[in-house]
Parts: sequence; structure tokens; C-alpha cells
Amino acid sequence: MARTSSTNRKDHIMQQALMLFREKGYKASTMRDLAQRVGMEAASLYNHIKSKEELLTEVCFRIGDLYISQLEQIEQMQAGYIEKLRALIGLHVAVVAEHMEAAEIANHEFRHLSKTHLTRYLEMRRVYEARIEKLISEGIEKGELAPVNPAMAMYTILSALRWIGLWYKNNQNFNASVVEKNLCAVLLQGLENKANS
Amino acid sequence: MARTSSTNRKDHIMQQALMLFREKGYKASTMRDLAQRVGMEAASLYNHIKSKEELLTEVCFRIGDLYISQLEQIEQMQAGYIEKLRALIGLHVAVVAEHMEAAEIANHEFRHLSKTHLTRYLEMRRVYEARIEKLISEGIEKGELAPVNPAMAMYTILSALRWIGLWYKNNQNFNASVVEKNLCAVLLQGLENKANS
DNA sequence: AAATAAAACTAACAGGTGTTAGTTTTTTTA
DNA sequence: TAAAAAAACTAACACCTGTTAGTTTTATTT
Repeated sequence: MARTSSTNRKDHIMQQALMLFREKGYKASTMRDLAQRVGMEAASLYNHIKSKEELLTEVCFRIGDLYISQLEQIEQMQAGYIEKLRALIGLHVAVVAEHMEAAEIANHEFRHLSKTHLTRYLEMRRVYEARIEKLISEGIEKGELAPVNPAMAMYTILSALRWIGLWYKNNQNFNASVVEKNLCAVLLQGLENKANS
Repeated sequence: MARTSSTNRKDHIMQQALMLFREKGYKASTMRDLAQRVGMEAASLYNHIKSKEELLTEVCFRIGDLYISQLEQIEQMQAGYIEKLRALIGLHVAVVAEHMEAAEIANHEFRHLSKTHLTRYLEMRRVYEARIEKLISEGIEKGELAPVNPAMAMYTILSALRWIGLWYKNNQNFNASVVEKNLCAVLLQGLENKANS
């Protein structure tokens, strides 16, 4: 059995699917499009994958699991809450830097998951968000973070972190540490110049 | 000629299309779906509209024009740059509060515009972003804003402002001024508690 | 080299897509 | 109320959708 070759082939299909879904969106991407990029007929794809949705499902949960497992490490850090938020921002920069297409697809196309998968995915996201919200709450309680609405702060951070993919796409010279530094500067210190006024 | 009635009918179609596109996404929304919501056969829609894409085009440019015209007013304000950014955040909160579906569609579905319209839309957005970036640059030069990378700060702000729609969707009791206050707090003052440390 | 398994192919299905043509019904105008 | 315009309808076109069936080619194993 050509197990190795088969696995490689599936990985190749997956990789092409990622690029296609990101370019056109999941619904606008056809199996014939994908087949052409992979270099075979559409029907042949089904020797390697189960369905179109399987591709999407795999991307979404692979990325989701990655975020959640990394978040666990951040929660267990022995450090202040500013430091933890800094690590959270670093996590998102790193994930996008290493899995840009997958991260963008999970963020933008998850709604096309089948009902069962969608429910599970939304639950994962809900948990992820709740844990970040808790992180912020705790930081506020300890007086390390400014007394803002934790839910709103959480959404603000997570949304802000979404432009990383856009930036990555437009700039060849994507410097992860510069991006991270600037994101931390705006989100943690704010845009107002405290040296002034 | 039943001009009034016709206009109302088209507005009704437009409104239903907004809700449908937002729920399912543009590509996954069918003219038969839309027709059912409007209460007629799919073919009858074409007595009122030119094409499916016309609906999307109209939404995108209506919202785009709105943002740009409002930005002009902000630029001409006689006020400090923190105040101008505050106004920018207020603008986005207000647009989402008043045109939630349209704002979300313009943000998420514009890529399905036809080539010509897409080019024009992207150019509009490029200009919008450039002008905000310039606002930030000027603020930094004058020492009113912290010395961050202006392009990155611009993306951070605009992305952060995208969760408003999400928040609006999940919370019945959407209080625009509270949302605005918290967004300003995080983006302008930062999450770090300056009373502390 | 023969047997077996993997992976490609062609053809097609069953249903969905936006949209048009042509006709009938409803509403407005004269 | 007759004429005209608007807006609904049914039927259909031409094409696209994910996927399956069945067959042939290629690669692997014994």
C-alpha cells in the first residue's frame, strides 16, 4: 500500500484547497477548480478525500485546537496579566505567520461547516473567548489592567488581531516581531501619547 | 406609472437581501431564497432589480460612500488628534448601529463584486485607509499620538471596529455610547492600568 | 512476472444556479 | 371605463454543483 504517497497527495490537495478557499471563499471554490490546481480530474480527488466539507472541517478544527492548546500554556504562565496578554498577541501573530491561509479560512469560512461541525466549532470559539474574557477580568481585579468591560476588551483584542493576515498578504517583508510590538503598543499602551499632555 | 410602489418594492427586496446575505453569505444566498422571503417568484424579482450582483454592488457602495463622506467631516474638525480618533470610532459605531447588515456585508462580501466594481471598491477602501493612516501620522508628528507604525495602527483600529456588528448581533441591549466608550478606552488609553505600577 | 492495491480516468446523475421569454393578472393613467 | 403600464406568474434554458459508478492505468507487493 502506497501509504506515504497517498498521505502526501492528500496534504497536497489540502494545501491547494487552503489557497483556493482563501482566494475565492469556500462557497465560490469548486471541486473542479481544486482538481485543476492539484493536477487531476475532479472525480479523482475522491480517492483521497471524503468530501469538500471534510477539507473545511479539517482546517477549522486544526486551527481551533492549535489556539486552544496554546491558550492553556498562556493561562499557566507565572507572570503578570500584561505579560499574558502580550503572549496572547504573540500567539496570534505566530499562528498567522505559520498558518496564514488556514487561520483566515477558519476565521471567515467556518459558517459553511455542516450543522454538527458548526455547533462544535462555535462552542470551541465560545470557550476560547470566555477564557480570554476571564483572563482580562482577573487582570482588572488585580489592578493590573484598566477597568474596562472585559467582554468588550476581549472582542476588541481578538478583532484587532485579525488584520495580521491582511498585512501578511500585502507585505512581502512581514516581520513578525515588529508586528507584535506594534500590536502590543496600541492595545496595551494605547494610542495617546502619555509623554505629551 | 407606479413609481412610489415600485421604489418601495425594490427597497423591500433590498432589505430582505441584506438580511439573507448576512445570514448565509452572498454566494450561498439564492435568488429563490430571496424571492421566498420577499413573497414572490424568483423570476418576478427581475421586474425590480437588474441582477443579483446589483444588490451587492448597491450595498457596498452605499456604505463605502457613507464612510468616506463622514471621514471628510472628521478631517475638517477643529480638534486634537485624540479627539479625531474618538470621532472616527464614533463614526463606525454609528454606522453599524444604523446599518448593521449593510456594514457587515460590505466588509465581508465585497470580494464577490464583479471585476470592475471590485476594482473601484478596493480603490475606495485604499483611499479610506490611507487617509486614516495620514491622520495618525499627523497626530504622531504633533506629539499627540504615541510613536507607533501608522499603517499598523490604522489596521489595528479598523479591525478592532469590526466586532461591533458581532456584538450588536449577540446583545439585544446594544448601548452605542457604552460600546464607543470602551472602544476608545482600549484603543486610545490601552489596557494597561496606569494608576498601577 | 503475476497478483494486488492504489489512483487516475471518462461518463453521468440528480439537483441547483442566475436569468430570460412569453403570458396573465393587477394597478394606474387618461 | 378603456388603454396602458407595471408586476406577477409559469416554463424553461444553459450551465454549474458535489459526488458516484465503472473502467483503465500505474505502482507496489509477493
